[in-house]
Amino acid sequence: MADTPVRAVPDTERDVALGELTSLIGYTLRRAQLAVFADFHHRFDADDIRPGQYSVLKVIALNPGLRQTRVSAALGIKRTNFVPLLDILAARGLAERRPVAGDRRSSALHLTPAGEALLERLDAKIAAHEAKFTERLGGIDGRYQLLGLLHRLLQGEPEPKAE
Amino acid sequence: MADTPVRAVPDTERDVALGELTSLIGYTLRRAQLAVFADFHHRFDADDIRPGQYSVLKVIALNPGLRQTRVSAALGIKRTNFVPLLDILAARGLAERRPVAGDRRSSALHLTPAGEALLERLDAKIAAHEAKFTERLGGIDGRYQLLGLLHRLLQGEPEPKAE
DNA sequence: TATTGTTATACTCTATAACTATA
DNA sequence: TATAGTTATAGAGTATAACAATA
Repeated sequence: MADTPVRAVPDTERDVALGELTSLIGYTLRRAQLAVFADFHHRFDADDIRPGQYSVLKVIALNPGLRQTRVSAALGIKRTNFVPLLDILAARGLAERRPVAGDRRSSALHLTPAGEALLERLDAKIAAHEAKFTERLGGIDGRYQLLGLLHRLLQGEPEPKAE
Repeated sequence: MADTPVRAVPDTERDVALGELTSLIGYTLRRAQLAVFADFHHRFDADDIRPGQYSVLKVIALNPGLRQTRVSAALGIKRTNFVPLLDILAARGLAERRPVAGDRRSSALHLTPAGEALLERLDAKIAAHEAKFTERLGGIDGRYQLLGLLHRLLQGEPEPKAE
């Protein structure tokens, strides 16, 4: 047996026991989510894009002309909180509200050319972000296993926080 | 083939495409975490206990006498934000700060008997909470698969938001 | 000088209520 | 009456800076 390490660990620095916390689904999910989002924030800091903003750009790109309320509901964002979120994207010239023929209450959302260009760049970066965590999961198989399990967790969930 | 349903789905109510979002690790993790926490909030609303508070009670119970800063660091809570969090638990008579012999700057954290009693009840309820999601995952195997993958995701992460 | 706990403060995210203009 | 978007506002959670007491 080897000697104790050079730097002996004093009593007060022993590892803190987390006990069952580390086998709680919610606690572990939260820690993992924060780790992944921290990487996202770091990567997209220069672009000044947060995860929520990215998801909004993505949904608009995939569903051009969709009404504001439907975009927010799909992402689980309350329509009341969605307003300033889109205001920022619009002010930055990335997305825009267009009038809807036949319903003057509604706004149809579209990306601007600048928004589409940005989204393309973001998607390229996202690939590296995903690759980092796919690697930690031991490759594509681990990744799809995780996604499959997470989607099972979401089975039967209603549209969440959305009003 | 049956007729179209009584309530025909107008063009404007087609499903919103989320595209690659649903196969992004971060996005899916976030949605799953929110679903699990929503169940936690619902279950522990009557006890007026939030996930963070539960984790603090748990760590103190597992490490009685641990210094405040070490508890907060273990949970990734900044010591500055930990103060009011513990204030609430102390004001409710669930936890307490005790002086440390030999270091008058520090506080050693302990649960009160009331805190220990509450934690026992919480742990019993947590079991049902976990069981709900374990079932969605198809049983214990799915649960351990998920926990294993999440822990792989956390490999090499430093203590997070803690200062 | 460094560390522990603290205060003050600000920013983001999320939540509710109520308004407006249309339908 | 109901709906789409909006405003105002409040509450969590989290971030930084700076202080007092002690080491």
